Amino acid sequence: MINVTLPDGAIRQYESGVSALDIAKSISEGLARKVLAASVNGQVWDATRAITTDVTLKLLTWDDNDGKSTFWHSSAHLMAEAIEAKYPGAKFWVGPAIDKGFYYDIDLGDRKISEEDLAELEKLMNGLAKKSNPYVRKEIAKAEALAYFTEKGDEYKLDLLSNLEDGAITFYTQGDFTDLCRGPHIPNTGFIKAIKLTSIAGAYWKGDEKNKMLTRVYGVTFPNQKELDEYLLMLEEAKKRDHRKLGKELGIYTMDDDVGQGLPLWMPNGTVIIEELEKLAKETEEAAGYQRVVTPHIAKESMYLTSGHLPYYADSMFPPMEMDGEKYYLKAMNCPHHHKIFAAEPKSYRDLPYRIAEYGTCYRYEQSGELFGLMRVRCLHMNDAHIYCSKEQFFQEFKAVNDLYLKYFKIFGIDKYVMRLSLHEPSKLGQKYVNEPELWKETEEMVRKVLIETNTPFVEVADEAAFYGPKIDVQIWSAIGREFTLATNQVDFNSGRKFKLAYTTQQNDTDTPLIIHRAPLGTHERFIGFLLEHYAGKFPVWLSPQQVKVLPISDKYLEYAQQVHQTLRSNGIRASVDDRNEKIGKKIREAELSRVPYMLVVGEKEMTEGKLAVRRQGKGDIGVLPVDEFVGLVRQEIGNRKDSDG
RNA sequence: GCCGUUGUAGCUCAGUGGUAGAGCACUUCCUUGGUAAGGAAGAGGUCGUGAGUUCAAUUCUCAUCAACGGCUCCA
Repeated sequence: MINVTLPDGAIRQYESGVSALDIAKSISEGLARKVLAASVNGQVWDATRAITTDVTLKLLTWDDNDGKSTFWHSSAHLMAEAIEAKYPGAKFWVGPAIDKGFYYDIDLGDRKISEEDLAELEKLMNGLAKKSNPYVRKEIAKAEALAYFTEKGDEYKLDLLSNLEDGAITFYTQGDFTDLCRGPHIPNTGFIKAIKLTSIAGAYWKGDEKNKMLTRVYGVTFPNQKELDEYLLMLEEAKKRDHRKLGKELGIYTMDDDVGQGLPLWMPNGTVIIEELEKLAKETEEAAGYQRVVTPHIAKESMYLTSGHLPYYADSMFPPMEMDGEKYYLKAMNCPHHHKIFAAEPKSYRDLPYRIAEYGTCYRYEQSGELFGLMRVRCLHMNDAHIYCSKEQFFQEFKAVNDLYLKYFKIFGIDKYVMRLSLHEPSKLGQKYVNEPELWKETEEMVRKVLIETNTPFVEVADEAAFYGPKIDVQIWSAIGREFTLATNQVDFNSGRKFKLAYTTQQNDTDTPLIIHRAPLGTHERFIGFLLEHYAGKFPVWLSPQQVKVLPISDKYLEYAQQVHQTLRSNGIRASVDDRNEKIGKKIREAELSRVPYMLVVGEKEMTEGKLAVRRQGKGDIGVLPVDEFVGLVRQEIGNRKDSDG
């Protein structure tokens, strides 16, 4: 007999060789029908695998993340079975579960899968699923596994096998499909009730662009149709929040073939938002001791050789233009220009920290395939600043920047994000990273200390630092699930020396300042793209391009409407009058759709009483107010940068 | 940059080897209407661009540009 400890602490005794599924059955049949896998001593196992020692056991269902990913991984095998049936001789690379669903990378030879084929594959999969074929695990000797895939001529699985130890190799078979796989899997295919193959894409073998491109098929499955329907509905809803759609509908920005890829044109409504954000940044930075600077858009090659950008990042810069025998580059970042400002006048320790900020446009030659609405562009306004400080001041300064992020996030109600401490990869010193192992260690430790001492939750990621030092990136997600870095806070121990930046210490020595690169609002482009999705186009009043719309019931009240409009404008409120010859219902509908926060309906009653019938976007009629009172209310809401109507 | 899909009116989309259609938006007129679409008429496109096949191309083929879904990349 063995002892099985369950999550509630209860210890039950079973015969050795019992499976998690048997245990579930002993608890309840209903539970047994839901069990997808089991966590055995913290490891995810097949629910059907024999347990022969004392263990701690947790039964995993659809409600557990590990249960879901097992389900999706098994779904990938089911899809592979269907693909092998339809495309005999297809070779399979890997088919993992992902965040939402699964994919499988396949070499189809000369054949192609088209969108129409997906429906047919879904049908095949549904048929195979109904058979409720068990996923059978088999431990297999390496020699035998090698023989199996050599026979099959599958170089991909042979490649996987070459990295595996004998004794740690398992095959899984369901129906006619056998795959090299460490598992685990769900008990049988019958659990998979709803299937949607979502897309086809190319994917480099092993993620290396020098390798052959395989066909990747993405899909998602569910234990019932209802959840699939809900998922599809959610995708539809997400699409409505897509900043590219909203940006067009709300007149925020546009793109034009004649201007070029990744070069957004900011329309009047978008420009209002830019200016409000800059106002916020200026106020905040002024209060935090920053000074503003302005620098040119181009600079000579020599400066980028000094900065090290050319050897490390030439690929991301627009090619140079030649003038009088000199090469000039469009700036991809502001830092070198700012370093020159630091260097322009001698500095002493009394001048530090020296903080300079600029909202300048930068130009980056992003790969064409990577451009994405406002989120990834080739012309960007960075909310950039550089702080030059001593090592002693670093902690305080870096922390102040961190606090600045949090202050902004609060203003915008941003709560879903991840802070990533991005570290260097020692094996790439001298290639991707400046070759200063000691300084890397030291500065990484300094940054980590700030995060730990301020109790900021963060994750560490290797091999994602800037070439000149470690950084903190703030990660966010777009409405359709793509991941982006919103804000960034970087340490630079390299540029100070490269540019021979120096200050006189209190002891009358010379020292090199540490530099902090920071962009808490990231870029206008990405930040506004993010805000569009975050607010679903319903900006808080202070950011709204159009804050108030006056809607006269008919022409008879047009004059009064215009008076109100004047009053609003003279109070600094962005307002307009809908003076079209339309019914009030239509004016309201269109104002609602354009996301104007306040609508003022004015007719006979309002005109005689000098009042306004106020309507709030998304909320409807909120009552009648005297003009002055309404103006006061809106001015206050704008002044406070109130996040929403709350 | 790579793989795949798409490209028709300002927007959303239908359609065809014989030089194009809907709804919304737009313009004009009627209507002066109290909280999410009042009515009528009109105007608007050489079907992304270039070449080829054909008596004839928006439709078929190729190239090219762009967008989209991924991969790679991302200071």
